[in-house]
Amino acid sequence: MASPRERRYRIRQERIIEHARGIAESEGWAAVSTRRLAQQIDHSQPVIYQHFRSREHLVAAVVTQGFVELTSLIREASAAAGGGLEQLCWSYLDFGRQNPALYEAMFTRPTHLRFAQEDTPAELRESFEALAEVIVRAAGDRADEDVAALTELFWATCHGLTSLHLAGRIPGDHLKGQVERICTMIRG
Amino acid sequence: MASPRERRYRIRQERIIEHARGIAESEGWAAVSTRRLAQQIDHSQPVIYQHFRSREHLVAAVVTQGFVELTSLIREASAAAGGGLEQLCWSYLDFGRQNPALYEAMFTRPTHLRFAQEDTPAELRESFEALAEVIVRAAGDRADEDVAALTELFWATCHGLTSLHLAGRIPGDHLKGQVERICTMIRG
DNA sequence: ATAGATAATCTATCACTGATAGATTCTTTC
DNA sequence: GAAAGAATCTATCAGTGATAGATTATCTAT
Repeated sequence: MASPRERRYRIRQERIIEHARGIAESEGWAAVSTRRLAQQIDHSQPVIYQHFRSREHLVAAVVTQGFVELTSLIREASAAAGGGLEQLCWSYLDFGRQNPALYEAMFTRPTHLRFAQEDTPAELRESFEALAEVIVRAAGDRADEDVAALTELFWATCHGLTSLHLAGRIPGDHLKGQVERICTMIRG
Repeated sequence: MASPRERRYRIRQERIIEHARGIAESEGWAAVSTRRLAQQIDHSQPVIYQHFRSREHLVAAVVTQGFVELTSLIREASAAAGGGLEQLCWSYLDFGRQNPALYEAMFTRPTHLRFAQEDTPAELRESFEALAEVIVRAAGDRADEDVAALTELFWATCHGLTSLHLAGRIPGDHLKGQVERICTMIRG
């Protein structure tokens, strides 16, 4: 169905996204420039704008990919033996540790992507929904209102630890006890 | 003691910091440029570098000021009638809401400032210590190890809520119940 | 197969950024 | 008031995101 032209276009787009992510992880987002990306894919700089309306849209594409990965990670942790909150918590922390730049783009860098709204992309929604499912299972039967609030709280707490840890604001020395406390809090 | 020259130098430095903070709050950190700051204080652009080694050092100066304010805010919340965890939690959330750009610089933007280390500036340390004092009071007698872990956890949780809220990742609809849960978790 | 239309790509440029070198002016000190 | 020193300016550099317009490649229809 896809013409050769379209196929090449998509392949190139994937390459751009991959390189952007790679450069960000190894040298930080400031090092991700259109000229450098163009050089990596052997094209001139304006070609980047055939794929992304702006640099921010390019970053958003990386972010979307990140949420897809995070969703499947949540589902895996949920389906695994045990499948408890603790396991999910550790998976989340590991995700941040293994992809600090990606995580930074997903959660702390300014972006035009809006969350928890009508026009929120499906990929972002699904992460939240996957998380909510685990919360429901762990915290028993509750009103939808409570599930949303608990999911937010769980997410915020995991994010707070990850964010401060990645930014060098807190050491990781006390994570074990902290994770236990978080999970106890959520289970009620 | 201070010569007129030094006095003018310090006044100008304060003005630069104020303008940087003001621009950041109204238009975001990307709008804070050396040229624009120079224009605001009626000098040429390189003068900024008489005060700050780099743009990042300028941002760090704003951040330091932010931590001074956060510390006194924690002390006030701690000394106020009641002086409980809930009050502190709300004060923290308000601080973020009222100074989103400042908060962003303090906690989520990349910086050379290191925390929880030997060379950590006193202003940053004091915020943590002020927080730890409140935790000790609220959570009763504990080992120092536990106090540090609990303080980190409390901070991370408040930060997680603030951060995701400011970035538009979660709505603020469920804050009341979430704050209560956090405080219950800390008190143990 | 080839001419015409269309799409993709390139070169060149714009306005802007942080940062620095060197000439110039202002301040201070003797 | 003259010499020494510090502070400030102009001018510039290399790099950024983004765009306009010329050029080339690709596809379509005869």
